[in-house]
Amino acid sequence: MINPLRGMKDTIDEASQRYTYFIENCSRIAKNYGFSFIETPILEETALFKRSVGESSDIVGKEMYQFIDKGGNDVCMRPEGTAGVVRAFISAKFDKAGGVKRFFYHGPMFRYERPQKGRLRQFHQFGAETFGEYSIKEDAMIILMLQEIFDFFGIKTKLLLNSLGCKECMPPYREKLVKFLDKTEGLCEDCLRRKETNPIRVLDCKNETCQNLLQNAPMLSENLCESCQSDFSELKTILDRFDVSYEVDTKLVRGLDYYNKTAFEFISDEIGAQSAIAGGGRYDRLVEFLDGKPTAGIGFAMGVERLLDLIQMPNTLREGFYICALCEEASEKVMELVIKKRKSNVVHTNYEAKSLKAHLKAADKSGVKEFVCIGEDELKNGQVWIKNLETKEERTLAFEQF
RNA sequence: GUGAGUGUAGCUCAGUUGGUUAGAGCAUCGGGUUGUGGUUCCGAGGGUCGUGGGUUCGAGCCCCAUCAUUCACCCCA
Repeated sequence: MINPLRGMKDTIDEASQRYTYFIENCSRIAKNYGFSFIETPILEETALFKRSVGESSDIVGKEMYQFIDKGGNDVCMRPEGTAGVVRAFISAKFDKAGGVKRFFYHGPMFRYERPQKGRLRQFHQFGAETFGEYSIKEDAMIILMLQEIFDFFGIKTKLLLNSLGCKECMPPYREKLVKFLDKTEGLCEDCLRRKETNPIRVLDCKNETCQNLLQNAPMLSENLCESCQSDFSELKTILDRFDVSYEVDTKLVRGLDYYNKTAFEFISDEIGAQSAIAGGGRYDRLVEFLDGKPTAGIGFAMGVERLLDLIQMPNTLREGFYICALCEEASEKVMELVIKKRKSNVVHTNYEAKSLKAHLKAADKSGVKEFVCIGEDELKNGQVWIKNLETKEERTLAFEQF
């Protein structure tokens, strides 16, 4: 027997119902916020991810499904969605056209990691990106939209918020931090490595001794430039005004290199060690890193699998018909009615002529609302016999009227 | 890549200090004389006990290896 590869799952049965329910409603909400659907290739040139996600990230360093294709191209299955959308934006020359563009996307992402709860090798993200809008109001709008999505599905979350600064204030801060770390003795091995690759990450080390050593470390929030500072406080004001609760977490860092200014993460304590269910922020420099005309960018991504366990599904209503034959002679008529009814209804059927009891059982299980059968009597009278499985009400109808 | 746990029927799991023919519930299918489901009663099918080696008169149970899976670390959605 051939099993799916490690960390890859089939979306089937109940899971597929949850998946489509989730995607459909996220899409609906995103459209209300002015976003339109975009689909980009799963396979891209490896260079795209190296330049956008950043070489320092573990994603690029060791988690990419990267290979040389038959034409000798260095290609990679996308580990995240933003890079491809930005690439598509530039490929369509929307950067030169100017104006504001909003896109949402969903689909599979690939990272070669050891699977665990809430982590797969092939997983799905739903995300959205806005281009060409520098206003902090857009940051707020995107957070509001996520909050609306979580509210709709009945998911309890906590919002963590931070500002990472911009090209003016971030580099000096980083230097300050590294200087501080250099004269700090006793950091754990991981932190010593992080100091080289992504010093900001040291701040959220889970090691207790590291946290004690970091108590006097320079804080990012106290080193923001004036415009970052005022944008950040305006963002908080808007969130307050529209009743979105948040927690400022000065240690919050995004895992990907392209973020600046606003960074946020929605977390849940109900899904195991992987608590982040959505993350996002601003990436005003990414378009130009990828050879486009400088264009503001901001977006987010949600981890679909992490969310599916948490969403409350509505009660499924009975729908459609189950049409069947009680005797062999009725089979032809049944098929005719099935085909006719399927033009505008959900219709289940069973090709075998069986006892009423057996058919009723099957109809009940298929979740239809009305049971329709033709037996000897009905065939003789040119009628169908109908039973409503909810109300138990029974009636007959002439073939033509059904 | 590192560490720990778990592999017995389609699913969830029992299975004694190693001892005859490996069990249950759910699910599936069939029946309970005339055409009434979700909620009754009876019955049936379904297992190379993850795989390979070893110890033993004898292994689902003990030992070794291997594979799969789960959780955690790292990192991330």
